[in-house]
Amino acid sequence: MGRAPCCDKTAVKKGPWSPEEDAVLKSYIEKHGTGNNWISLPQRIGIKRCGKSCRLRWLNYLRPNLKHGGFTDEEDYIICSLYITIGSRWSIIASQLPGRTDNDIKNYWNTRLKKKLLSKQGKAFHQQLNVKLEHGTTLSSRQDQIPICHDENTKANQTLYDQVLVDPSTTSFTMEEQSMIKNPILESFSWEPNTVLFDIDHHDAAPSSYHHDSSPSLNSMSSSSSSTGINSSLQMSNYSTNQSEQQDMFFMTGFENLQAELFNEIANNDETRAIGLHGNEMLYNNVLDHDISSFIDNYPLYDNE
DNA sequence: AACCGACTCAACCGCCTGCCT
DNA sequence: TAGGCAGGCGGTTGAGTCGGT
Repeated sequence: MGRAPCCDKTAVKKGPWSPEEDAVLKSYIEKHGTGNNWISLPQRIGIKRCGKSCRLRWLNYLRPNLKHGGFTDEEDYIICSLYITIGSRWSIIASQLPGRTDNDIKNYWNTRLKKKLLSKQGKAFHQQLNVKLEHGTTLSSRQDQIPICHDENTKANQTLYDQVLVDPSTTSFTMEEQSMIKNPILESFSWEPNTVLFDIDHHDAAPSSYHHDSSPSLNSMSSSSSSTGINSSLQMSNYSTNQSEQQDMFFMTGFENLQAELFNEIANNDETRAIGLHGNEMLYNNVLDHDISSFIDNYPLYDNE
């Protein structure tokens, strides 16, 4: 049995808002505020809408100083960079883009930005698959190999950034495949190796991507913020002051997020299936998961203490 | 001009979290 | 401390629009 609905679904209007409804809601909130109770607000103002629907309409469309469409290159960069760092935390990403809503950013990412990036990566990946076919190998032929470089001497001299490109003899991805995933990230987002991204206030010592139950939040960009709410060379704070570790986290989380998306796309692509993956997307995704989880297990960057 | 598939984005759904009693 | 409730959030849907044939 599910939870009780927040309102009587049969008694409320659904679908697009009329200009009259917009006017009533906007006028009331501008004069009286929400009264800290969205659920009762529709009754107070006399419209047949669910309170949640009112809240969404206000936040995503009616409230002042909202921008719609026309994302700038700088906003693209911020969205992509934040997505790589923290994933689909749209409300946090939106908090760094004044005038943008989480819904807008989510739509923009899902319909445009992601495609732009994935098409870039996909092209490179297809090229590589063709090369592999010419040489008589396929990706799936290496499915049982254990990833991760185990050479302790090598490991000691590498940052995680380098380790993301691990020894092909011990990983299920070739160096070229790994580069093709990582490099477009750098090209697409104008990443400069010495640039440190984002002011993230972590409640614990570890990046959230390694411990999914933690809940980092972005600072409000107070002292170091530019007018857009984000600085081009922001400092990562609290859990680490070591720049190579910061880069490590950036690449590991970005690598994880985008690898997962890329390979899902590729695994579901008929053309790719036809030339090498034999429709075995589950197998391929399992290899990917194994790569990443083994990698994280073998190279913990931060102590939980 | 009509059809159709792709794309966009506003809106909804349902789960999770935190506050209040 | 537990339960109920509202707010907040991310994922998903579907109507409207656009562009190609």
